[in-house]
Amino acid sequence: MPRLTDARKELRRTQIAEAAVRCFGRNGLERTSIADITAESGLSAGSIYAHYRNKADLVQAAAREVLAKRAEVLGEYAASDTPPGPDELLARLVAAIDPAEARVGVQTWGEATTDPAIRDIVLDMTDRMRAMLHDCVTAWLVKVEHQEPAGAPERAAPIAHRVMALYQAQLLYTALRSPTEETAP
Amino acid sequence: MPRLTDARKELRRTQIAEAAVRCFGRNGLERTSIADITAESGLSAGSIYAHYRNKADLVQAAAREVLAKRAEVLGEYAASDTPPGPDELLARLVAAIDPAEARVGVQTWGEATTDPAIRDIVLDMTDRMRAMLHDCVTAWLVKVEHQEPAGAPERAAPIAHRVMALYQAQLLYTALRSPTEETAP
DNA sequence: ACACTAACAGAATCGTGATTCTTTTTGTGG
DNA sequence: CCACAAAAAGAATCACGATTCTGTTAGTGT
Repeated sequence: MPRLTDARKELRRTQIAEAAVRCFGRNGLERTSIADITAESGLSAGSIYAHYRNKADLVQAAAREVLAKRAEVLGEYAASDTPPGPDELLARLVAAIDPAEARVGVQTWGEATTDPAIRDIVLDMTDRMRAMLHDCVTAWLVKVEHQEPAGAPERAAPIAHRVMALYQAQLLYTALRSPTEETAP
Repeated sequence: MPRLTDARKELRRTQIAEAAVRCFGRNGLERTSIADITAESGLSAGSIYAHYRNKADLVQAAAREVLAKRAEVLGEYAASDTPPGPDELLARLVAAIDPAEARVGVQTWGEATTDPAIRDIVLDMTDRMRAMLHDCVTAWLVKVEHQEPAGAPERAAPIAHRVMALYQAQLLYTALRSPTEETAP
């Protein structure tokens, strides 16, 4: 068939990436074989290699997908005109954690310690997330103190930092504590 | 040679485990081959297999080693008769973080999401650590308030929880931010 | 509707790396 | 000091899994 239309091509890519995320969540980044992903996605090896250069490329796509989805949730609160306070903010973020994605997220951290490409992705996403948290907290400070917002950003920084830390710790907790579905040997 | 004396046998085991930790910190759990560890330890493959059943066994030993060392630092403060406050406690813990071990620690988290044996080790260690933090904070509360210590443990729990979270977040930060020495290809 | 070319399936390849096997060496108990 | 069995070295094996190759099929642009 001729070159797929862009939309359809993107569809295939996410179909593969999502299957990969499910596999990774079940068996981990390295223990997931291309064969596992073909089984999970319903596509063949040849097809996967038509859309991703190699496995590393696919892992990167999966990492972006998972991290982006987490950032997305946060983005909504940041844009909100009724900014929640730090406790409420954290509670909502924690409530939005999906166990399977938490596992892949933590696996991504581990991979990031040695793979430069993954590290860049993780650092970029965490920086972006921290910035959004900072915006949220700043907006909340301004609203709560309903006075001149001088220095609000400065006071928001340490609070955002704590919320981020508590969120990451909770992500780890969920990744380790949530039941992991058994995989047929 | 006949069965080695226990002390000497233990020496060999730690010699191997420490070499493994260095390799893991450099290349990650899965990308480290037995050949890498033989090169780093100066021992041969056959020798390694005389001391560890297989690679998984060695990874577990490495995980225990790294996590235990972190718990050890904390144990000293817990036993101290001049318990530091939460901020000081956290600062000292963070100062004691070694980048290479932080990397292996985070890799261990990732592995724990899918490997039950590693998960047990990590959960056991974090629970132990949390308990020690709790003891520290309780002791500090009692000392600071120098009054009847009723309910100090209850009030200590959330504080210990936060210190733990901030510590873990800092560990992640260090693992991702610290320069990773290049490995000759 | 057609033709064409890229997507797809699935088998074949090829390297890597864990584990095992054989031989040599060397601590240890007597 | 001796003898011996276990430990160490290093080569050989063996399986698994990423990638590539060979047809086959089916979207897309005209």
